Amino acid sequence: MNANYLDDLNERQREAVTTLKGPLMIIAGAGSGKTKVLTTRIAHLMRNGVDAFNILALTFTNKAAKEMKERVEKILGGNEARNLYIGTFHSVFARLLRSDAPKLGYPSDFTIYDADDAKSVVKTIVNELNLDDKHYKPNLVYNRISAAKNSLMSPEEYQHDYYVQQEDQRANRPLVGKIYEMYAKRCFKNGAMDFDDLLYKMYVLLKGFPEVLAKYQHKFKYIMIDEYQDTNPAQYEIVKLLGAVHENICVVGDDAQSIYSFRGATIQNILQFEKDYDDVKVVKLEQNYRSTKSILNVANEVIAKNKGQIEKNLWTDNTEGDKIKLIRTNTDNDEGKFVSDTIAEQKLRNHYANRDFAILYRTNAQSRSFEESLRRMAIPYRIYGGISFYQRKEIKDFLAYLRVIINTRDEESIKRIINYPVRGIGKTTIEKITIYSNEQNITFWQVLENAREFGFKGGTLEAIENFVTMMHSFRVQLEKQNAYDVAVQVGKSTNIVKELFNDKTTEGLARYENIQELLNSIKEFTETPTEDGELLDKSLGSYLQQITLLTDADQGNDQDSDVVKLMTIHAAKGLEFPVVFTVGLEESLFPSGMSINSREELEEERRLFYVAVTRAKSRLFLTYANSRYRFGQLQQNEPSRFIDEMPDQYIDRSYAGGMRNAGNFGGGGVSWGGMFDKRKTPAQQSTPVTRTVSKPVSSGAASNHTPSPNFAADDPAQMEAGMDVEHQKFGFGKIMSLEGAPNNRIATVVFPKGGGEKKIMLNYAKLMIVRNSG
DNA sequence: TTAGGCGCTGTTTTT
DNA sequence: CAGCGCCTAA
Repeated sequence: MNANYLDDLNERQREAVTTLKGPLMIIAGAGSGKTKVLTTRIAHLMRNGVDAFNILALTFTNKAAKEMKERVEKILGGNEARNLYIGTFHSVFARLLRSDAPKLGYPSDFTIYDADDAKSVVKTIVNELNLDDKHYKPNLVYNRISAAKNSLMSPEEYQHDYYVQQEDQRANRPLVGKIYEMYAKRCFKNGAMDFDDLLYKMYVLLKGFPEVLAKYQHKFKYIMIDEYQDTNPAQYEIVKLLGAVHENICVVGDDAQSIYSFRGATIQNILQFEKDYDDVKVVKLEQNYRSTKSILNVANEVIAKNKGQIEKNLWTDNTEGDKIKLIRTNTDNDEGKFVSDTIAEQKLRNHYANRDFAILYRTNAQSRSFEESLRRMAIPYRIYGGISFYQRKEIKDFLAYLRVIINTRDEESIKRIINYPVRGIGKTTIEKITIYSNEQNITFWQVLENAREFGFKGGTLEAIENFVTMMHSFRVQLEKQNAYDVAVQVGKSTNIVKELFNDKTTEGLARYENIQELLNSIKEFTETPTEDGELLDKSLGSYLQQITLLTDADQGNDQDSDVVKLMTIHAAKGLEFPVVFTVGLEESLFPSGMSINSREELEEERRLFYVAVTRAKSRLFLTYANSRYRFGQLQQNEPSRFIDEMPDQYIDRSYAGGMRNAGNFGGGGVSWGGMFDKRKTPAQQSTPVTRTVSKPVSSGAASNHTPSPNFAADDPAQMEAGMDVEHQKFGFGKIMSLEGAPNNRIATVVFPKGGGEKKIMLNYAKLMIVRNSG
């Protein structure tokens, strides 16, 4: 290893790195070498005889965890870093809970519900309580539940908390507490934890089982926490418990970059740290190595508008650099075009690569205009965030099978797959099963296993029994085969893979490829040895828990791909780029219209703006549009108030019409390198663009067939391919093929006069076989 | 029982 | 401009 690793540090950094014992708070300004300090400190701990097994480092993103691990390895050389416990709060606790969850009555292979799963459970319960889900919106209710858990509030406490109850009363949603209680019970019954449970139950475990607490207190003698300003009360309490014995707690953060209060994070955790422990050492990293003076000065001046910050003075030795460019465009599409044009221009003029650019926006929905313009310019890009791979419907469906194989208690997942692909177990049947399950207080799956005793008959019983048998066979296979083989078998037995393969539409093709990709990822998981601490758990259960915690940003090998990156500002935290475009700087968009009602909210938006600005190393472009499409309608927007908060001397406003509200972009005669010559006039612009929508090819030519006088439907079982048939409406036709289960056959019939080929469900649409009498 | 069409509604950020 | 829920045809 590099023996001189301390030499690369400045004085403050070295002080932070070499303070090994006791509570330590590192206030790390943007670009001040925070990750370097953290990783070097871990290495230094190990150089001073601390066993890797005794170090716990918690981060907020998998990406940060991965980077930290890699950098420690690099400093140390060899594979000493292998035994470190580095990960996100959620993934580390999920791993710990895997061994101790049974103490709380959960299976160790508990399912992890993502936000969609959780909302779906909430919705089910709202419906069960006969409440109106237009009023008790699952989203809102789930957010309340989530907030409760993040403050370690149980359903009982929630229902007895005066203040909380007042809030719910005022919102006219007095039953949220009841829903929370039922939600918690349902998740428990399902053997499932949501994201918040991973923290909440961890706390419950440590509180309720002193021997477990002692075990981890002993194990994690040194604890480090990244992005401490974004921790919530649950995380705070857990850390406090874990660190109570040794008090070797090192937190790193920057109150100016606290942007997750909507997720329950409280900035108080970092502001109060000094009061929480005796003899806290505070080290401030104030030298910025990332940005030009211009960029840093703008950032500093804007953030100074916030109150109650930890005092610090971020400075840099870097050059002054270009002024920040402020650009006003007429529409959101012009904004997209400007950014793409400028990227092309900057690549030529200053020899940047695609990967040197980032486009940062407040909301995911803003990505569209940039995608379009980048595509038109043939500039490769990648969008981070949005729907992650694992949230796609086909993936969730497939994973639901695997989840049920691992954890049959998981009712949510069973419901997802019990009739996918269609096997004749419909809404009515599912409702019955739910009722039996609730009445008898047994799991959904147990009702399925005993379907006959519960009085299911005929086709339904058969369908249920087939389903149960199939799932049983998967479970048996899992004992002998690895996760990949079982997954492949699931794809085959359920016909899912074949079905998608036969779907030749673009979306069908994409879905098929996604499933293949999923199978590959399972294969990779089973075959690659992990270096994740003590986790050498290659089981399917372990795999499922891991992937639920994966984000879109964690996917793929993007490090080396040369693409422009598009993401929300939230997603950009911790990253840096030579050239940054922060776009959509308009009132009600940024700051968000949802966050301008209180000083606290607005200050968080301002911190977000601070984060956006400080991502830039050498060039920063800020853009806003006079009008943009929102809710499918053209909307006029005022420039963001943050624009006025920036010091003039570092801003080049010549592309923003000089001053605020100075005419519109089109009339001002301002152009950027002559690239906006084809801009539309305002009059043209206001005309809505109506796209010519080609009418769907109508297969239904006027089908006014009069049925034969002796028309009588024939038994579907008698139908065969090649037969001539008559339909009451479509007239005469020929059966081309038949598919589907025997009790639910679907015929493809060609009706020459009735509009061509049609799929007919024989149970519902009647066909008569035409008997050739001569 | 299911798919697909139509109209209503809601829109921030994410582990 | 979605994505969802409800209704209808098959």
